Amino acid sequence: MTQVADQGRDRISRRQVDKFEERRKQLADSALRTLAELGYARTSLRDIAQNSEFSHGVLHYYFRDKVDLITQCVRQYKTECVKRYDHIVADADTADGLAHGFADAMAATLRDDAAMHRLWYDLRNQSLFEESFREDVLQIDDSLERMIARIVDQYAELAGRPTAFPPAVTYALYDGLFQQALLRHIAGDPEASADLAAHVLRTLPATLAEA
Amino acid sequence: MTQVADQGRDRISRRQVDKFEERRKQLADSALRTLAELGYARTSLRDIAQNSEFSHGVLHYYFRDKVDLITQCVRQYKTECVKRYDHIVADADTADGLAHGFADAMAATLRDDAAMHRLWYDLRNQSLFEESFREDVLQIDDSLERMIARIVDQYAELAGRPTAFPPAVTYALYDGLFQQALLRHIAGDPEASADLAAHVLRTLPATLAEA
DNA sequence: GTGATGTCTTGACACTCGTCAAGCTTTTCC
DNA sequence: GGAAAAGCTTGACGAGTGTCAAGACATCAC
Repeated sequence: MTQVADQGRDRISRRQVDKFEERRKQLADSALRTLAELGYARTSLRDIAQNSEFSHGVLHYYFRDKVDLITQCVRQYKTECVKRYDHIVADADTADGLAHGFADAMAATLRDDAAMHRLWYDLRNQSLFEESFREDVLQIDDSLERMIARIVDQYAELAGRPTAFPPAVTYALYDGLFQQALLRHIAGDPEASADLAAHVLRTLPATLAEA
Repeated sequence: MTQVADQGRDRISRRQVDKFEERRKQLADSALRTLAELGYARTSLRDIAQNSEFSHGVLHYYFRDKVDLITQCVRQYKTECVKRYDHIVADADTADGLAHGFADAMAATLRDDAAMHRLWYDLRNQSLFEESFREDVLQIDDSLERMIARIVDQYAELAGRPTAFPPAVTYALYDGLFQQALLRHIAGDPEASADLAAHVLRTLPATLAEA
């Protein structure tokens, strides 16, 4: 028992630890899907268990408490989310191609992963009230900012002009645009994703300074 | 009884209706303060009542249910929030003066009203999960967008140049910047508000097109 | 004053929540 | 194959939730 506390003890077979970590991830995944559906305020541990193939008691076997579970979810969300855009940077060989790739990817993930994105904004907001998540949220936010910076930097290089703003400003712009589009999309506006792509295309040149 | 349902019936003295509305507002105000402190997910009706001078039962006398109360809160928040910036537009007579007034006001409200702002973002996010608040949230968001548009339009006029982006884009930028600053401010970053002001000053010229 | 009406408190209800202990089932190891 | 450990289920607990009915208190009209 109390496996959670003392994973670090010696002489646990590698196999066991892996299995333990694997199930943690699996359960956190069920939790993520449930949270994305219901939102933080309405999701209980029983809801999460019901969306998995286990009963509610098992959650306390793999997680110290609810905060531990949600924290694991937040961390897991990060790894899933951040890499998603990197192929855009890798594939593009013209500024215009990069711009369209970026705009299309934003629009696509808005349509396809709306539930996950609203969960991210929900959890980021919870961190304004609950200190426990804050550090992880700040880390994720930072990695998102760097992801945007990579794209804009690459765009600037392909365009042969320097960037005009610090990464934080550029990130704020695209985060704001995405959030606005998400609200409209979920409210049923069919133009939301197309407008988002258009806004991205239009603002990208403005993130560059004079040659 | 069930005063809530049939306010509309005839022959209620004007005085009574006023008193009823007044108390509703007073209770919604207590609710706002409590929500700003605890966040939507952690605020119960008993918490709200405890932050007022009444007992928890009275809430059900003045509001149909919890959603009714929160909706009233959201609406009340709007009137308190939107007017705040209008004097900036009225007072400014140079582009630079307007820019500094805007930047300083953003920084000031970030410091002074952080709790209320995080509540707004919290409730806006709830509307992504709970349809009941959505209409009111969209209305408030719209009026915030128009508020930003008034400032940028005035700035453009004083500078003698046209604006470069549609209002939605400009709003997304400043909303994004403010949210980022709020996260940093609440996380304890003492530079958050100063950086916000700097970012606002730096981006305002970029919202204008070539003369 | 006296009843009627509006306002508010109290206490209870049915329910859900996070947590956890006890025990059952499966896997692991010698 | 059998003991020990890991993995999982069940059912319960105390606390907290939204809701609401019953009644106390206050205010008003007459």
